[in-house]
Amino acid sequence: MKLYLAQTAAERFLNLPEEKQERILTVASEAFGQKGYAGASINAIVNRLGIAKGSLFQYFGTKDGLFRFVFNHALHKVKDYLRDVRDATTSSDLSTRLTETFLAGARFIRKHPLIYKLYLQLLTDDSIPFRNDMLLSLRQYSLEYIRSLLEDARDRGELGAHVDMDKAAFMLDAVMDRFLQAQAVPHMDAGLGLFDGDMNIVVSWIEDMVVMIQKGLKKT
Amino acid sequence: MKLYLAQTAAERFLNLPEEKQERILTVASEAFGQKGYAGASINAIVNRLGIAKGSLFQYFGTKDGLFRFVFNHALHKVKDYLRDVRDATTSSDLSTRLTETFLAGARFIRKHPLIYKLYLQLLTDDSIPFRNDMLLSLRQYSLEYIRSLLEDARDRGELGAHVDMDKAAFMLDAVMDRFLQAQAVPHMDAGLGLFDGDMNIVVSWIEDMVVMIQKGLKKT
Amino acid sequence: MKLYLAQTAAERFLNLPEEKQERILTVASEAFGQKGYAGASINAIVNRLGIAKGSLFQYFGTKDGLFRFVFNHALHKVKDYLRDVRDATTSSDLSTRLTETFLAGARFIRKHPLIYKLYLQLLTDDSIPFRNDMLLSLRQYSLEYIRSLLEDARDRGELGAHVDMDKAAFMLDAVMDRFLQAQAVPHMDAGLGLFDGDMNIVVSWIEDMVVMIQKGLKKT
Amino acid sequence: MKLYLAQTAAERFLNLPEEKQERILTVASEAFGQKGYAGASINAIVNRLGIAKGSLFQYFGTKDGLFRFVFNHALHKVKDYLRDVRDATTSSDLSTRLTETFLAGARFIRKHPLIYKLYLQLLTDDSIPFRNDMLLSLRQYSLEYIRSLLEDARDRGELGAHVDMDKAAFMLDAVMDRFLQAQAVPHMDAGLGLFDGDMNIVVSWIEDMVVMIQKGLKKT
DNA sequence: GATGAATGAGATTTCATTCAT
DNA sequence: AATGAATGAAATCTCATTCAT
Repeated sequence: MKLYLAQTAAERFLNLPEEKQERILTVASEAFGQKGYAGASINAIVNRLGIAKGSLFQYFGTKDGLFRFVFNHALHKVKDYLRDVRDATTSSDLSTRLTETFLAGARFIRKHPLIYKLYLQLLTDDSIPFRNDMLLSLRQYSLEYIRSLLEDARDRGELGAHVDMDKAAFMLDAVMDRFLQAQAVPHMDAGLGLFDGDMNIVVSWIEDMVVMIQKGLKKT
Repeated sequence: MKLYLAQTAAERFLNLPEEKQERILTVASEAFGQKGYAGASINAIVNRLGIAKGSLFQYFGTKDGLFRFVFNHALHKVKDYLRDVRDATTSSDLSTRLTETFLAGARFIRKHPLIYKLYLQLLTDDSIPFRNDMLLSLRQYSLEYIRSLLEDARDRGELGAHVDMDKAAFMLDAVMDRFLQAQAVPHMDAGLGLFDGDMNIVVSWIEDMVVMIQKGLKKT
Repeated sequence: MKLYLAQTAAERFLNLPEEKQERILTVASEAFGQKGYAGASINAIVNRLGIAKGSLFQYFGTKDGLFRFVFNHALHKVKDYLRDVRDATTSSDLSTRLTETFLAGARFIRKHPLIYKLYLQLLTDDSIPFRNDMLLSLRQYSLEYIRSLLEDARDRGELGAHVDMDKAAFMLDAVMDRFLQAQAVPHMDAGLGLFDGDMNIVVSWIEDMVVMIQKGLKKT
Repeated sequence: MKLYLAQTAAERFLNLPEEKQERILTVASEAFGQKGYAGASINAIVNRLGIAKGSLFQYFGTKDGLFRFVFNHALHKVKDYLRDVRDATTSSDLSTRLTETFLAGARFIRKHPLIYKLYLQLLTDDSIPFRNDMLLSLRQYSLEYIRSLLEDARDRGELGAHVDMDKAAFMLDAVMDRFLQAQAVPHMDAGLGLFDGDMNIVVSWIEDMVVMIQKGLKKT
């Protein structure tokens, strides 16, 4: 397990019983996810946790430190989750793998809605420390993940050699991310209720995109 | 010009010379766009403006009032802009109209990056007063705008009667919004530089979507 | 009257009624003089003053700003005082002028003990912001003051041309400063009570130094 | 070696390997010397030492206890040093002995600058616990040291019986202390650089003082 | 005897808001 | 209508100290 902070500070946190660690990260990511970086209050967090203010600062040093730890922790969770999905579907075709990935993402967001909110915070708040670094690394990870699925498909002959991998990956990433966004943010469906039940619509849409990419997305 | 606020308060603002009004709204939307609702500071805003703190409170009553005014003002700007685009392209085909709309959006964001940031704030920050109302009305407006383009196309015979208008509008709205997002937020292209020059890729993608909708998006 | 601070901040303070200004500076210099820079508490200061915490920060911006203002204000007071002494004694001989200066200093310290304590703080506390600048400028002022008395004396023929002005000024400054120190810090006389009544001893000692300088302090 | 503390607590410290004791005292006196009593942080001290916070409290009980131990330890060091100087110069004349004493003091300060800073802290900070006691005892020791040199000189016939011993000791103490102060505090020479190289000037000044005392300092 | 997690009071500083002028 | 001084609650963060392990 990597350390996301100056060792002296994060070490202390990692020495706590796992249960307590989990509780702290949950409450903190709730706070950040709901109120944003600036709006979240350390006071409120410790009150909710029932621990002393000083303790939190011993664990993470600063508010920045807490946010970064929370965010990185969430990121690891997502990565682990995605890795599992990829490994469990190696034998399926591209369409299925992408669909499974999307459904897994949707399930993850439904289970951990605040982690996605955390990511949205990152999009909007310039003042989040190291925002640009975090954002870039996150998008690159996502992109590379999808790209790896595409390359597998190409190697297997599912996708023609003419397809521009970068663009294809970007398009899929963009669109799938947007559908995920609609899971986490209320009213994004403008009250139509498109995402409440099953995901049939989105799934068929993804399948169509794969066809389009195969047929039409040539290198420039 | 409509009033977005309890009259007594906003009246004072609307009596100011337009130039001053503009300056105040610009600085305020910069602040909210960059730092978020909670992170923006009235103190900083009035310092930057060089006006008295008390004046701002006389114009807008509270921080909430200021934010809502700024946001509604921005929304009106966008709507005006879009209406112009629609009116200027009534004779074109659907593909062209959508493309023009997207390009107009991209131009608008490039010219007023902070207004889009303001919208992103709305996505993430639960604590923004009347957030849900504002978000819903915004998405509905966007959806209806696209729907009106689609319906025009159907009435003209460009689109078959079998096409599910709601879904089609939603899909187009979602995807186009995502591409716009990439204009406003750095690193969303993961460093690939897809959006730096012309919009050829995005434009051809939109055209492909229209074809897909026409061919395949049946009602369920 | 000069401004000692970023204008925006100090201006607010200078707009206050003089009476209130005086009270604030008095209480603050008491606090700093008694407890040192780090030991003094803004909380305690505002409680003693009966004003709001925020007000003090509006006047001075930071604790640093307050300290520097207080110190500079005190310095100005001392300079004004010394200038008066110099001007009032232009026709006297060197010995008398130095003696008068010392006595004036002693009176000043007795009247404003905390200002001298403030200067002592400067000697000891590395962490005082701009300490070095303040200390250097203070010692240079003191030195130049004494030097100007010496040069007047030389011009009048009281002191030979052979006397090293720099050294003479430094010696007199050092010794007189030390005697002043003994006024402000208890127990510096180790309980002998040398300074309680009149200053005869010190005065005769200063006269002897002038003789020594005239007779023996040659340039090297 | 005497105990400066309630036995129970200090015993633990004195049982440590001398090397560790030394390291702790050094780091602590650095902290107090540089930042003052209030400004020094136990947290910072233990971090620098790499020991547990609890340990320091077991050794010294409180911050006060630590400061007093550090100060008394330093005082002992100085006394030992001075005693050596006195014993090594019994056969010299008064002027030489005083000069040697001053030079030893200057060497000591150069070697242990923070110990002198510690003494300066005592001058200024009313809130240091037992400050008055410590200050009085220190000045008395210094005074008695010089007095003993003077009395030796009188007994040897170097100094007339008419000389007021108390005053003479006080004057010498005051002036020499001031020159020492200039060693420890930067800018006390107002940038003239009088103390950088050898101490010729100060030494000759001390010799002159002895002459003055012998000739002129009568009892009153 | 050493450790370092836990504590909560208190530090400095910022904030939105009020209101007399 | 405009000002900006006054406010005090709440923000982040540091501190000396305690105590179970």
